[in-house]
Amino acid sequence: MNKNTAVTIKDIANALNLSASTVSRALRGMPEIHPETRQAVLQLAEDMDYQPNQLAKNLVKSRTKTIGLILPTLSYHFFASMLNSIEEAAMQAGYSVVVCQTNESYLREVAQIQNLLHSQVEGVIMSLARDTSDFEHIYRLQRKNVPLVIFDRYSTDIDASRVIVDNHEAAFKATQHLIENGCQRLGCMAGPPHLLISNERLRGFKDALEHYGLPYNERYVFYNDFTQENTMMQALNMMSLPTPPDGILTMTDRIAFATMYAFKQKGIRIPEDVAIVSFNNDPTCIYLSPSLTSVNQPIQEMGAQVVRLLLKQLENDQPVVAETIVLSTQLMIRESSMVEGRKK
Amino acid sequence: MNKNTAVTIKDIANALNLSASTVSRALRGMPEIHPETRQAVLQLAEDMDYQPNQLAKNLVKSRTKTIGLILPTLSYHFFASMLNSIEEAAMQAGYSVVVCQTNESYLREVAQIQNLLHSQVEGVIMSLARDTSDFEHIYRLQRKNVPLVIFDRYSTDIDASRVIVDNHEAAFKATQHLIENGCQRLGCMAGPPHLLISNERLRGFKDALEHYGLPYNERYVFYNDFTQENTMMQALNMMSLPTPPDGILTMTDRIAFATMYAFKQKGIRIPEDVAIVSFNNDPTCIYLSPSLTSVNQPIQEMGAQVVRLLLKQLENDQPVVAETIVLSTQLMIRESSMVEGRKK
DNA sequence: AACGTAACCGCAAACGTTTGCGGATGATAT
DNA sequence: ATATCATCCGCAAACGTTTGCGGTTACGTT
Repeated sequence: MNKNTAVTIKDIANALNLSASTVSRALRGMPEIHPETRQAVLQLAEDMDYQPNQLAKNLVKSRTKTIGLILPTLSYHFFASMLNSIEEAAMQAGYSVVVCQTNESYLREVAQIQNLLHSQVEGVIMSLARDTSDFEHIYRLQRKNVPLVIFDRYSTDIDASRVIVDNHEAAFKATQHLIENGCQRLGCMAGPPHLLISNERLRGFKDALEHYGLPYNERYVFYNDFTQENTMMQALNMMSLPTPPDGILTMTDRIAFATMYAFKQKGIRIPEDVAIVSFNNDPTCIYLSPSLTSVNQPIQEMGAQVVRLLLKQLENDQPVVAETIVLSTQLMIRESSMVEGRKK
Repeated sequence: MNKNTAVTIKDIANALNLSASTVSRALRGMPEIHPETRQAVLQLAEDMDYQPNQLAKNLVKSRTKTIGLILPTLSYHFFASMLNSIEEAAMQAGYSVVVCQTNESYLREVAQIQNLLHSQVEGVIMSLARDTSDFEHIYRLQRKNVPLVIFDRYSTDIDASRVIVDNHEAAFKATQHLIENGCQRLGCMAGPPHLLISNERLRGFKDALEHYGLPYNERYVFYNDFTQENTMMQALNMMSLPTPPDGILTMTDRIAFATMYAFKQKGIRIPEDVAIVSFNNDPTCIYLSPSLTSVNQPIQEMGAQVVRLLLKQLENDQPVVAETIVLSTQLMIRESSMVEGRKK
């Protein structure tokens, strides 16, 4: 029931006694059109409020000018914000983006990819779901030659362009910060064990311990599934160990929030009893009591790079080799890790 | 550089010595095709991994099966979550959604609408930007007969389907809750003065005061622009009044977060010195200290209704009259409003 | 044997653009 | 006057579908 009578190129052509092709060329400002007639065409197009039919245009050029974005969820600030910056960058390049959420489910991820293919996106940008450890659906995508770039949650099993953050370094520095503030027994609330990004951070954690001659103990690392209940339980379990940690690195602010919540209920004080540093720098970090120190990722920059890499693939005819951009992070130090009088 | 050699309906037709039309009909399971040949077509389509070209399909049916969603921002949990539920409902109906953010700017709102029209969405769902008080761009949308539904931030100047929440009632109850917990001097942190939804809530606030015989004083209501700095300043100004309020209703969790933050820095205790109740029930409400009581909106339900209303317009040929759905809310009572021993 | 009627399928137009090629026109050079 | 050449524009095909209409079969009826 949309505009039953939209004005087309032919309408303009008829009104001016021109051919459709001339009008088309005039509208696009091609050189082989007399300035006068071009002017007439543009004028009339304006008057008739001509809107080019994208559908037709798309068909002949077989381009849709849309890209697909697959995210684990939008209720994490990080991803919502990435959508923000990606959408901004895409718009500037004349693309629109359709978003899908996997809700961390592998099945939904393959379904969403299917949907995107079906709606003929020119390329896809994604961050892996918590539950995906098989990549056949992604290989299929690549076999169809649709340009792909992955950010944040990536996998080395996927040969695609990616923009990530130096997770090892970030975790190393975060852990270093805890140690230099006097923490001796460090614990880690990690993500699911098959999530590469979590393992990278864990490795940074481990290396920092080693570097400072502190013991690394598997019992002090918990792998959770990003749910609140699960993390609260694990957090309490961690503090019930014979010698509970006095500092914890959490993989994500959401995890930190939940553990802080659990600790508060049990009367465990932060940072006095245990310091916390986390990842993502959610804007609400500053609103908590204590405020949460967290590593900040350059979201704007990441979004810009992501679409840059995608565009590079989209607008080059020859296949372009996968490229990985590693950005650096910044530790935002706040109350949750400021341990007075505990420096060693 | 996408699949340079995608398999088309004609390929199947040639391979089977059929005509394109037959293949087309077979694929769509139309009755006038012999089961045998249909089977053959389906089989071959499967084997050749035939993917219908949406572009062509769209062109002839002049439908894009996509809807546009215009949001003020995605960094508010409420909107991110609405996107979530809208996208879910749309997907189930076979539509994909392209999102745009206005970043609260009127100019961006008109630009985004332009973009959406340009990319041929079949309908649009939106929530008004903070800064829009002129609706010409929306009227233009309607003149083009593109189905529209507005949620949350609406305006009575726009004759479109909408799904909203009973803001008056919600604010009334929230204020009632403050009063019944012993607050006597109530303040309100409102939104921009031209935002209808904020005024509705303000009216509920006022009516509750009146109902309980408490004085309403303009000096106790501040209209802010949703920015952190602005609200922090206003919040402190409010507490600097000769007789500062002992209870505050804030229009949104973000405003509450910022005022709580400001109060914390100034040593103003919540809820002892001043109680707070807010809107939106952001998931981080429970993580704050004190946890924040807030009115919850049925986001899932809102999303479902929004797309239901849009679909109704999309799939009916006759224009359908605007409809407004009013859902009810739920006050989630938490620490920020639990004033012990102050009951009157 | 002739006819009517389903059942099945193909032709061609249509959707609104873009684009290669060639045609007409007029000016310029010979 | 003719040949040459730009300049400007139209023809028609193409993109991959869908769909109204008409054509061919094959079968059962009389």
